[in-house]
Amino acid sequence: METMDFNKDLIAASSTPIVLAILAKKDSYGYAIIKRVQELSGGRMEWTDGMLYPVLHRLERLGYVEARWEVAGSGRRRKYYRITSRGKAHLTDERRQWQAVDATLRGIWKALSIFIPVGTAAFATPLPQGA
Amino acid sequence: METMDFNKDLIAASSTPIVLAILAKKDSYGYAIIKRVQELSGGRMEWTDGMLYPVLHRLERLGYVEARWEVAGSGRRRKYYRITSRGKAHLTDERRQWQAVDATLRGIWKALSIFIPVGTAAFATPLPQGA
DNA sequence: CAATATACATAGAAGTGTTAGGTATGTCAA
DNA sequence: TTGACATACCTAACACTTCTATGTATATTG
Repeated sequence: METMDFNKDLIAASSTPIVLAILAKKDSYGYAIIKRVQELSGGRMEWTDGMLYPVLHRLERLGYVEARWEVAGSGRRRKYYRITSRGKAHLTDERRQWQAVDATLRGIWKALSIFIPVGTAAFATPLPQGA
Repeated sequence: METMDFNKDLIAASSTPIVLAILAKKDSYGYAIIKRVQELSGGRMEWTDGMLYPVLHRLERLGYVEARWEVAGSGRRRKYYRITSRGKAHLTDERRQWQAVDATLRGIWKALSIFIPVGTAAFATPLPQGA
């Protein structure tokens, strides 16, 4: 699957829930999160580190995640992030918001599909969900 | 249904596709678009005019819509917007992007639902779709 | 005559990604 | 030894967008 270009605002809207959801599953660190997003999106999304690190710092400042330094077996320093209970609560809320907007959008699109064809089926390729 | 508060970036990400989709169905003007979004979201979304007008001006500047003045039977001036073919193409693209991100998010959430309960069923209330 | 709904518009503040740059270490091949 | 590459973190200037507040004007209703 080719990399897609995403609108800046769509990146902004999805970065927080995606990061929090990844961390809710398992503690992780910046570089690995970028790779994980790549996997989860089936190769569609390519995050830049210049985008992600400020996001992580913001989430930490807001108390949604906590950071700790670790040294990997490889010898490299990694900053691991863990989601807090506040972070989990926020994730639930963001999810609710996203789904409300999504339902609205799908409703309008459905009404349109008579006039404007959908074009490529965006999800013929199933997304991988393994650990 | 109560009004929900939406994250600023989520508003930013959804405003363009929502406006274009509404206009793809039928020409409309600012004030009516705000009311329409209210309807389409089942009362969840409340857009402010201070947000919408700059959006409409931007869409016009980008060539996605065209504006014309009309005077309603009521005597009030209205600025009607019509979607262009470029606007339709852009709408299709935005829709593809949204659905790609949505599929990714739903994938992560699904993997999480074992650990974090969904909470309220966000869509027990069906959304209205009438013209 | 006042209040409300309709209808448009703009300005400053605050927050965000993009792009570009910087630092440092480990692995691998030439 | 050297160079290239992946790993791993961080920050800054810039452009863009919403939010909040404010302003203008007209029609309807009580």
